[in-house]
Amino acid sequence: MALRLYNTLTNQKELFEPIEPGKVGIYVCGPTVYKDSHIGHAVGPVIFDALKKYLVYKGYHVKLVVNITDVDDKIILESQRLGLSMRELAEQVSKGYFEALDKLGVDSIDVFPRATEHIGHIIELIQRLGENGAAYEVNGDVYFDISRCPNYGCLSNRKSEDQAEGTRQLAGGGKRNAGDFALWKAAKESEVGWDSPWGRGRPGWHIECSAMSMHYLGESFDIHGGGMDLVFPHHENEVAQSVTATGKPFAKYWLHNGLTRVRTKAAGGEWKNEKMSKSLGNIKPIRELLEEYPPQAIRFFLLSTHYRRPIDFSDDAIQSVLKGMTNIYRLLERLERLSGEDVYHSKGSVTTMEELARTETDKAFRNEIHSAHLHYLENLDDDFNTAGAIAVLYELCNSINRYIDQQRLETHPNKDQLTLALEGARTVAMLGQILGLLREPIGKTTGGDALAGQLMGLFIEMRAEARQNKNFALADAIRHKLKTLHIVLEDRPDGSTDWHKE
RNA sequence: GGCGGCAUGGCCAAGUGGUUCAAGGCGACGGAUUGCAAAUCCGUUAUCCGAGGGUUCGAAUCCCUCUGCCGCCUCCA
Repeated sequence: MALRLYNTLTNQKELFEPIEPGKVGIYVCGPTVYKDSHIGHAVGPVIFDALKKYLVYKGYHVKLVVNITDVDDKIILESQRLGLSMRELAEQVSKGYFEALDKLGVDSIDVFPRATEHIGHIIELIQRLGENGAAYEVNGDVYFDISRCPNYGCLSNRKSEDQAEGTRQLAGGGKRNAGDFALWKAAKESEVGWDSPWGRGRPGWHIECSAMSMHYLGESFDIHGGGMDLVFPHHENEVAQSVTATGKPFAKYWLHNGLTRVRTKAAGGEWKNEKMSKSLGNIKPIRELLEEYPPQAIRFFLLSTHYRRPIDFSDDAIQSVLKGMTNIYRLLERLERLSGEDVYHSKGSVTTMEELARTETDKAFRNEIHSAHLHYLENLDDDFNTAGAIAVLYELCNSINRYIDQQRLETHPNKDQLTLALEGARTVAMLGQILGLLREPIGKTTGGDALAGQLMGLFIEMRAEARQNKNFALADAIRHKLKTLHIVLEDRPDGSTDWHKE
């Protein structure tokens, strides 16, 4: 099976072939850290973290780099407003960003380079551009001359001359072309700055990504990712300056994820969906979101839509995904309960299944697991269709539940069949884990609260007694009252009772 | 004005020419199971894929027109 990815550069799905066989370098544009991160900032990292995990599963050695842009006009302005230094603000915002990623299970990023740690590399790169005649200085500012890059516009498919109308003409500046962009900006007295051949200043917006990606991944690397809003001008400019500086291709595959949208009320009173954006002021800090929902559910939610499509964020949408995800966990719990074995940390064994499946029914079941496994990977190979893959997971869960019910394994346990079902559940967990899902049980009980467990044991015992005495009024009263505390009881065929929080 | 994307059942969401093409999830309804529930299973819930044309033996899937929404062209994941 071969992975195909949609490349923004060519506007089509292409067979993925790394520049160097077996090794993959991925660079993803991270946030400019001047305000709290919102869920949109987590989309890219979650998707590319999942993609890396999949590539690793396929046997590649992958290096994933996500940058932090920590020097920029907006950070300077915001820090002045807050009475902080630029560095202090950047650190503070970055910290929140990292905490969010950590909760979302984004743990495969190898480096988080910061622009301010690579000023030397940035200056070198600008100098190379100057040597190539593509950079020019005007009063301490240095601009990139897009007329020196014949392919300018190749990524975003636009021609600079078509852009004139409707575009704000930037005042002054002495730029040769309207589309020229700053590589280096002269610093004002009060602003942070670094010494450079052009005087004290700071990097322009795009140059840091070229400098850092090349530094960590080489002048040509495999995958460059980011939000769709970055295609122009950010990524277009990255391509232009990188190719012009090195004379080599820059990123081979450009992957762009859809933007997160949110329903907002327009001035006229009608609702509309628009992108979640710091500048539009319609953001919900990711910190708050992660307090409202299990982080695992947010990750599941983000991967339940194809990465190139926009995601409309709403409580209803997360709730329904949370419900669905919980049902998968229920199946995994069911098998741990029935088999007494761990399903999360043990890979499914094909040979075990081959040996155990003897009857036609068992063989058919085994085949369902195998084909689901294949189907799942096929989906991921097709432009990383995580939504399609997750659908396969649900189907597999249904197969396993059906098998357990039809073979009456709850009441008539058969060791081999139980093992077969267990291997199915392990397959579910293993497949989910390829995307960083289903890594460990989620709060079935109240977690480590021993007292709660003991109290629940008492309630269940009292209720069992009542039921034995046919005192159903009391038994039901106990259950109903627990329900008001969002505790649900489930009676098992063997007379035992489980409980979980809703 | 230019460039690009999207429009699938009550909601979310796969599918981009042809027995698995109308997946999957949530919700709803009916049934099995249960003392009753919960969970689980079974069944029903889009003759149709924004509208209208066209190409084709055949289209949600290709082409054209139209409508609506969104993104970018200025900072933005």
